[in-house]
Amino acid sequence: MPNDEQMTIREMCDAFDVTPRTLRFYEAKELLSPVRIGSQRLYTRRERARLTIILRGKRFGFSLEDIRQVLNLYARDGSNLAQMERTWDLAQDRLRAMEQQRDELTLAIGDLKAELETGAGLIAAARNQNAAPPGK
Amino acid sequence: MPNDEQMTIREMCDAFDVTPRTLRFYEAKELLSPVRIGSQRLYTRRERARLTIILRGKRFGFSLEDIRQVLNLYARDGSNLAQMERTWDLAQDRLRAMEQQRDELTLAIGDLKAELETGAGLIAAARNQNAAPPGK
DNA sequence: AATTGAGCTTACGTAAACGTCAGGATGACG
DNA sequence: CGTCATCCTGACGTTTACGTAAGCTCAATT
Repeated sequence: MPNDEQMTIREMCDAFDVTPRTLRFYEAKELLSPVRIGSQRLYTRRERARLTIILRGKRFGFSLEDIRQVLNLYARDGSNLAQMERTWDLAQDRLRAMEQQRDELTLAIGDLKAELETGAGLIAAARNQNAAPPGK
Repeated sequence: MPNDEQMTIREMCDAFDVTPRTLRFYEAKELLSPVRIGSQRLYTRRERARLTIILRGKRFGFSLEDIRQVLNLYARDGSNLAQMERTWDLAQDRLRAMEQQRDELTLAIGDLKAELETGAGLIAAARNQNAAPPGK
């Protein structure tokens, strides 16, 4: 692993299916901090890992600010104990929220499945009712 | 209790913890359609059910437009077969998305739990300022 | 009669998460 | 050497999901 550690912004965009604007925006929001060679950004393995977490968080409906908190948990530099404990508490709250969300999601999936079931029945019934409707 | 079928906008707001603006906004986006007595809105059991679905959808990170699609599934009036089938397909896609989201969420919860574990360890280590360096 | 309170419409404001465009620097290439 | 591609930094535009404020109606209360 010599130099493919570093990826350009375009390589990142292709790899993660995002735009340069998005990566720069995340940097402005302090979610990413790529190395600079001159003015050019280079993304390391660390940034890739963080971006993975960011995109995953987004799929869960978390705001970028929420995600920034979670990222702080991963970025343990042991700098400040009080800060770490605060972050830990925050993460526990977030964990509980996620577990509740998962449970609700499980219920909603059940509801939707049942609804689809009767929906299928209604469609079948509708098919029988008008044998040859004017198709398009 | 003959007339508690109908709820005013304020009663709805208190019951669901939303603002009047939110309910009017949902109406403008055709997610709700309360009865009008004069110019006043009255919400029936149906609207309450729809609002429940809306708020639940929001907690899953779905956009109002997404939710509107799902609501169409529940509002089966049997008017148009093609429309129903399209909606049904859409709902199936959405269901698969939800199941995948649930699975990802389950994984992420596991990750976060593990991370909290080591986080707790690090905090403890930081408290005993003589801890050995982590030889991971 | 005058005030108060709830509700209505219209319309401008706002925060989040980017999109898009202008203008400029830099290295690669024919 | 000029052109092209790629990157950069502003900076303004856009969409979503409401917040907020102004001004009007109407019924109940003081």
